[in-house]
Order: sequence, then C-alpha cells, then structure tokens
Amino acid sequence: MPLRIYNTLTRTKENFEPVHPGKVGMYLCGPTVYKPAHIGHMVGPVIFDTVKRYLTYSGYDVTWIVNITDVDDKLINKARDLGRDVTDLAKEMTEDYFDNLQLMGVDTIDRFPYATEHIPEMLDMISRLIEKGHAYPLNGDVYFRTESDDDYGKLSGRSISEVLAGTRVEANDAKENPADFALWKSSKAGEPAWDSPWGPGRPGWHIECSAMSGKYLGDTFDIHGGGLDLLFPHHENELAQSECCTGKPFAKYWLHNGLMQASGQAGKVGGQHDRHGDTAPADATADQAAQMANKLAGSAGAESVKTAVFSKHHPETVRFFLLATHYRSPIDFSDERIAEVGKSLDTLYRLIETYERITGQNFYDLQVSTTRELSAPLDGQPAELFAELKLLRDRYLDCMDDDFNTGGAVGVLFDLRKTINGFINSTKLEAEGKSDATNVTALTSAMTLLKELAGLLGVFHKPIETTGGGDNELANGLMELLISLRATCRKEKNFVIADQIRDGLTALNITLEDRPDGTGWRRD
RNA sequence: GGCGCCGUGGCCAAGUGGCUAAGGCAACGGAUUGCAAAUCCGUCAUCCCCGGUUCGAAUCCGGGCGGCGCCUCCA
Repeated sequence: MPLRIYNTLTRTKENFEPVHPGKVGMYLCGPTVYKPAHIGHMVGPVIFDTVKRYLTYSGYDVTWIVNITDVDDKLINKARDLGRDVTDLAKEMTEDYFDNLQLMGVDTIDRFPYATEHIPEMLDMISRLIEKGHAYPLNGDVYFRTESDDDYGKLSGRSISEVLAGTRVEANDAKENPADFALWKSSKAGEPAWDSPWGPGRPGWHIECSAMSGKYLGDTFDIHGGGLDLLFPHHENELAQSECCTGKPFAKYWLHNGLMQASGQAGKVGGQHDRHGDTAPADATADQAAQMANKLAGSAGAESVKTAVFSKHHPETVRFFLLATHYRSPIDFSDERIAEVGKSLDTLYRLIETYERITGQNFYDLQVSTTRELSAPLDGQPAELFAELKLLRDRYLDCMDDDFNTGGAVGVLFDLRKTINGFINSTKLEAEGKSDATNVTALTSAMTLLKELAGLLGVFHKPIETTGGGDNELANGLMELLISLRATCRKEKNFVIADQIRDGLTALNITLEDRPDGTGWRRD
C-alpha cells in the first residue's frame, strides 16, 4: 500500500510522490516566541515529528525546518508591557520552546531558522515581487497586490470577494484593495527596525516563512504543515507571495492539523454565530462568549505546558495522548483524558518490565530496524506467534500509510501487547524464565517489533523514570525487608500480618505483585 | 452572511461501500491467587434522525436536528 496523504490544496487523499525521488523537504510554521509554550504549541511538532519518523522509516531522506518568529507585534507588545528587551524575551521563550520539544521527544527537526537572521532574504523577495508588479510600496509599507494573483485563494478555497465579505471595513486604509496584506511594515520609534529601500521597518507576518522555506528547501518542496488556524490568511498569503515571486509551485502537499480545544474548561454558553448583524449588543457579548467557550486561550490548557501539564503527566503520556487521535481531528484538552491514556500506557510499561524480568535484557537496548525495508522477516518459531506478529505489523503500517492514522496504529500496539502477554501466559515463560531458549528468542523478536513500531510514534526510545522500583537505596532496602517479612508470614500462613503489610503499602501508593518468580513492587 | 469540519457502546476513539464495526478507560462474569495485584479468556454498539442510490451503507446522495472551526498576527 502506497503512502497516502490528505492534501488541503486538493481536498483529497493523494499518493505521496516527492518532488525529488527519495528526498523530502518539510516545513512547519513555528512559534512566535513571546510567552511560554502551552500544550497547543506542542501539537504540530509532535505530529510532524511523527510524520518525519514515518517518512524516514519509509525510506525517504527528510529535511525538516521549523521557523522561530522572533520579531512580531505580539512579541514587541509583550516586551514593552514587561519592560524587557525584545531580543532577551525572545531568547528566553525560544529556550522554553526547545526545552518542551525535547521533553516531548521531538528531536528530528533539522534546523530552526530565525526570522531576524533572514531579513536580507525577505527584502530580496519583496523587491522581486515589486518588480513583477505583485507588490507596491505605500508610505514606508509594502503591500502584496492580491488582484495581481489569479490563483489567490486556492488553498483556503475562497475568492478575494469572499475574503472581503468577511472582513471588517478598515476605514482609513489606503491600500489598493482591502485584501492586500503587508510584506513590510514601517516601524515606529522604539520598535525593532531594519533598513530597507522603503525606509526602516520590519517584515510582515507571512514573508519570513516564504523566504526561509525557499532558502532551505528550495522554491518547490514537498510538505508544508501547520495548524488549521493558519490556513487563512497565513498559509494562503505565504503561498501567494512565494508562487508570484518564483513563478513556480510552492509546497506540493499541505497538511493541517486539528486544534487543541478546551471543552468543559471555560464553560459553554449558548448562542448563534452572527457576525453581520443586526444583533443587539447584549447578544454580541453572549456571542463572543460562545466563541471563546472552546478556545484553548484563556483556559487551563493555555497555561505553560510545563506548569499546567508536565507537572501532572509524563511527557511521553502527553505525546501518546496527542497521537491517539487522528491528526486532522480537533482534540480536547482534559486532564482526565490524559490520565486515562496514562493508564493504558502503564500496561505497556508493565509488559516491558515483564520482558526484562524474564530475559534479564534491557528492552531499551534492543536494536530495531530504522527502515521498513530492513524490518525483521518475522519467520521464526513458533510459527503461529510469528504469523500473528506479521499480521499486526502489516495492520500497523497500513494505518500509517493511510494519512498517518496514528489512532489506528495505537490500537494495533495494544493488540500486539495482548498477543505477547498471551504468549507469555501460555508458555509459562514467567515461571520457566530463560530455560526455554526458543520461546525467549520468540519473545525477544516480538518485543523488538513492539519497540520498532512504538518508536515510529516517538515513544519507548528511552526508559521513563517514574515506573517500577525505587529511586533511592533506602527505599529499596526497606521494601526488600518488608517483602521478605511478608514472605515469611505467608509461608507460615499468617495472612493477617501479610495483608497488613500489603494494605499499609497500598495506602502509601505502593502496589505489590506476587509473581511466579517472587514479589515485585511499584509506585503508582 | 461566506468557506469548512464533525455526530460510532457509559466515556474516549479507529473504521468512509461488502469478512464477526479496531483499540483504550470504566463495568460485569470466569481462569489464576491464601486473598489481592498483574495477566489471560469472556460479556457489553444494528454507527444522531428521516428519505434515497445500491444485490449490499456507519461509510455515497438529499433533507432535518445537534456540536464545532476559520473569515480577528490564537499553534
């Protein structure tokens, strides 16, 4: 099954064929670094990190670029409000962004170009647009001439007149057409400014992405990603200015992820949407509230992801939570939901522990294939087990081939867990241990497959610190003592004392597990 | 008003023309256990409503009801 991708540009799923055989260029619109990242900022990176992992696994040489917007109105205003230097603030927030990406396991981005380091490229682009009649200077600003672009609106599916119909009338605007947008903005005193042929100023919102994607990926590249909220106007304008400038197609596939929402966080308010209207002021307020009800902004989820999310949930759980739903669907931020996903993940961690106990091997040391071509043949013994493994791998890859259906793939992971646990149960591997070489080898193959497939989602690359035994010698020593005391009690059928020990530990969020080969414990 | 998305078991969520409608959480029954924990086995949905197309629809078309996004430099 060939890889198929839903392309916003054509509104259909298409077979994926890169511009240059074997190579893929990918661009994702990054953050404006003016405040700490919230969980919504992590959605795109996690999704496209997974996309890159899968493309790489499928044999492509992928280059992935994410820009850092370090000059922008929001940033300038924020710095002014805080009485801080723009550059300092941007630097601090960029570090915060990088920290969070690292925690989320997003480590496949090849380059983070900064807007402020690409002003010459932007100026060059603007000049070329003016030369071609696609842009015009106006009082120190430069605007893109939307009417000069016959294709304008093809990405978001709206015509210029439709755009205008939904736009508030900007009374004092001297632009040729209200739909024209700024490529260059003249700066006021005290604002960051760069010299330009049109006077000191700074770039418009969209031009940086056009300039930087072109510089690092070429005029025409494969995949352009971003949140659905950027479809219009940002991506539409980016596309227009790039294609008008180069005369070539811009991105071949446009991927848009659904947005994180906050149902139940802000409370719902009834009311109809009516932007045109004749509604009374009182209704307008209710209308606004209704529109805000599901926004992440203003909800608990909009707080810094570090304080609001990572304080309660392991980043790997959060990543799994984001990938359990298809990337084009909206997803509700909910602590309960994330915790639920955490429980399901725990069953996989327990399987990993069981494997390590049986074999004495470290799961995270297992060597997995990094490409589909080299994935293990899965033709060992027992044959029934391997036939099942093959089936599961095919199902998993079919899901991923179908527009990166990570939700379906996650389901296969749990089926794989069930298959492996069933195998361990039926062969009594826990009790037999290493003595059964064939079954241990088979188990290792199965676990290697689990690691390979989970790895494509960016999880199970390294151990997480919170499960399993203790983190210090004292705790381990005490637990050893209690477990051996309890073992003695059980041997002497003194179940009252034995259960007193176990119940007491339960109250301390420590769970005991009596297994065939002894008693284990974990903190919940 | 324009453009677009969605409505699958108690909750979350795959599946978008045809094998028994994935999987997770919760619940219930059984195996196992001294009892538990963990694990395994089993139970739990005619897919918002109406109509149409088709040999056959959760899946396509029309209508209705309900939820939501963008058109505001929110990722």
